[in-house]
Amino acid sequence: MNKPTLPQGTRDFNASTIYKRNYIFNTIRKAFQLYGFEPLETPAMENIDTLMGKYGEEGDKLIFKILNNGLDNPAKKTEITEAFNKVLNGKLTKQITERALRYDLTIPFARYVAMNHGQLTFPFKRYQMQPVWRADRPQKGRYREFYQCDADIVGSTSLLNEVELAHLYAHVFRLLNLPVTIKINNRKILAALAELCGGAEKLIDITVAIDKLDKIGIEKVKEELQQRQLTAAQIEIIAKFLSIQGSNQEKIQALHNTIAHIPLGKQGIEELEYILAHQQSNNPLPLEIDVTLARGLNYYTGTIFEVKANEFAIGSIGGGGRYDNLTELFGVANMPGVGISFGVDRIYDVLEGCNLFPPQISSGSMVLFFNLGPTESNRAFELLQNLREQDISGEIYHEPSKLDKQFKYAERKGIPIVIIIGSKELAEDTCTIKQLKSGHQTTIAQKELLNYLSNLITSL
RNA sequence: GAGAGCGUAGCUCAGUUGGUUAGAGCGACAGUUUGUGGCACUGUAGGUCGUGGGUUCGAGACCCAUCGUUCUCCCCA
Repeated sequence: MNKPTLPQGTRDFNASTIYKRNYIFNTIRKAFQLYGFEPLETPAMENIDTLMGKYGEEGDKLIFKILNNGLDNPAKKTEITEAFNKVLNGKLTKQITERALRYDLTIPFARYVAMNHGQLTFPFKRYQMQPVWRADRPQKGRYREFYQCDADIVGSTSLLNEVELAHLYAHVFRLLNLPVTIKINNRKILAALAELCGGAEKLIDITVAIDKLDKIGIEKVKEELQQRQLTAAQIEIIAKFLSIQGSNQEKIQALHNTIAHIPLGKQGIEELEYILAHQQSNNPLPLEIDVTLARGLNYYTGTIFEVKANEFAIGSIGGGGRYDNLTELFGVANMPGVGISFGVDRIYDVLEGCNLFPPQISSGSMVLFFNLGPTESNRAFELLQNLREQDISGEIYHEPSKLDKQFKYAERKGIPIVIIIGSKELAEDTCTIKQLKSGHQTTIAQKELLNYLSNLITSL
């Protein structure tokens, strides 16, 4: 028998990891609800047609496809062999696979809205916290199964939605005590740049190249643009665009000078200005205009966001933006939307790497009753049940052993309080309470136990 | 899809130019200690050296293949 292993890029989570993950989930969920979003859950798998073609060519390759059942049916052997040969040539067919694991939460949401738009109240604000799967090669901060936490607003073009989402981002990271930068840009600005360089069809070439600016530098970007068939004059325009620097105000000014004469560009700039203007002066958001921010997902049409941790090197820990035509892919038009996403697994890595988890987030047992014999443990069990009725979590050691072992069990499980009932306590109707951390120990009447513990626990 | 590193005890790792019986720390278990943990000391258990082949008198070490894993690029959360 071989040792069992996990599929590549997946992980088991032990208790202490889950306590920490729940701290993140709870923080985000609370904020989502505070901002008026309501929960939604969708299935792990979708029909493959729902997902394919929504994430670009690369995205399609990274979707986990589910093999159909019954492929070994002898009656269909010819048909299926034929279909399989198509798969070998890179063509998916329904005979082989008709379902796939969800790749993100936005497309399933769009599918849901398209299916239910008659029943929903618009603007519809939903949040969703579920795992997604991508067949990427795993590496640092990249997993094949990971959680996204999304908040989206559909049925409104109001920029107030963008403002709300920017505040929601800032709110959550403030609660988590995590210093971040929310990078912001607008697809319309990039579209205007493309127009300036001779045509909308250049948009993808341009965004792919300039997105790499901070990694490979301006000269390499120019080289790449050249390879992508842009003329020297066009590259010069882009280089000037990329040289935009300074404060957000200075960047806005520079954008005005560069692309404001193009209607789309003017609109994009105004949208950025609107979002920047709607901050409270006493509590500004960590917003930073980044003209090179493009984002790979093809469906964005306006504002785009990306969140980076300030003090930890990992990919983005959040992203999002405006998409004006998503449900159109599912036959429902005029359903503009905007949304953001939190990457819980990366946020976990950052909090762990920067030591930012609060010390007291375990939710294991509060008390351990020692087992010092059959009669003693009967009484202990009675008292334990009383505590449990009153919402105090606890357990009793499973067999009478040396105190040494029982102490070590409590210590290893991080149980802060042990309660000892031996023959002496049994005879006197008392119990001995010891706090592991301080070593402080006291003996009280058994009927005082609940009261004593309630006070003690709130003071911990 | 392209490239690089690493697989030795439950965990972290050492293992010399290829040479007898494969090592340490931590952890586990037992004892010193049958009503007071963390410390200390003593002892015990635990390894087909990822797998398969090859070179060699001899392989944990060298070569090839394969699997797993980590990281980088691409792209992303």
